[in-house]
Amino acid sequence: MGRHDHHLHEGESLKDAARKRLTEKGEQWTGMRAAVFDALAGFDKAASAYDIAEAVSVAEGRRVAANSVYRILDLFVASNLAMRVESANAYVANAHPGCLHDCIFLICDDCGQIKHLDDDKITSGVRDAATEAGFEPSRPVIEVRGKCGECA
Amino acid sequence: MGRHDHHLHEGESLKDAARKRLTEKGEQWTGMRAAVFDALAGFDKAASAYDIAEAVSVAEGRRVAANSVYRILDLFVASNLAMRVESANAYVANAHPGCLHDCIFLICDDCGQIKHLDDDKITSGVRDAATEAGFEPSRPVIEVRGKCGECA
DNA sequence: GGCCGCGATGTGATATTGTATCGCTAATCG
DNA sequence: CGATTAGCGATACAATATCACATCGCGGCC
Repeated sequence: MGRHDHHLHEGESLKDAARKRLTEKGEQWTGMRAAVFDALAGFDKAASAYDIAEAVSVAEGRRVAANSVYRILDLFVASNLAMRVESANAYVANAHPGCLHDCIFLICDDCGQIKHLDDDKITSGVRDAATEAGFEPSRPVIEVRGKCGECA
Repeated sequence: MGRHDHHLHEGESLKDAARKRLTEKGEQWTGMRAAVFDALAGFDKAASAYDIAEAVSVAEGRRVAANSVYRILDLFVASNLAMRVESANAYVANAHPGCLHDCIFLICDDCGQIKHLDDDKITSGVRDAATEAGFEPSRPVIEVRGKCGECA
């Protein structure tokens, strides 16, 4: 079952891990980036760039423009600190920025919660099927819409 | 390999199948719907609602609003005449409207072509994984970004 | 025929999501 | 210290999606 050591970070520890990862990549950990990361990690569901801009605006007491948030989110996604949920045009923080997976999202259409699954057996199956079809996969998008346990 | 009888429709035959399917569902096959279907089927890649609105506008010699196109696309998706490619905010015609699958899209980031794969083994694997995680799947979204054979 | 109900479509507005460009500031480095 | 560069604010704009409401056409019905 693809079980391997994910120590799930949370709160400050997650933030530290994020900062560490970004600086290791030679990128800066600025106040703005920290604020965006905080906002993103603070949501219990996937957040749109505009949701985040709004949250950061409140937290900072000044107006933050969406485009700055987009820049930072792009950087986060490229650095594996966050992931984009394609079918929701939204973003979630990555709870274990250290390890690299194709990931699977379960998205509750009722409450909006996102559950993140790692199952390398499935994801490699998808990649293999694509390859067999003469395709060269770069990024599988696997998302399941439905109802979570609480809402079912 | 999940091989079962897909007779691939194309051109007029596909349009007939679409009309048939819609009318069987108790929906009307109107001029507007036919025009949208033609436009959609005429694209060799996924088309956005606005692409289709533009194509229909040209074909009909009058301005067609995106909003009408969306309505019809929604109906098509609900009736399995078309499918939405989430990671591209776009739509493709379904070449075999008769049969119902979770489907897998391979999307070339270079040329934009979409290849449609059916692999019930994979899709049921995804559904099962979701179910095991206490989730009640309704619609899996499986799309692979990458390069197609020609562009690789 | 005239009227009504209803589904399909038109119209216009608006909301949401995403990108491009420019200039300023602050950190960095020789 | 001066030159370069990354980060960011500001503004505009483009693309995608939805909403409210008016209208049209068509069938059934009086």
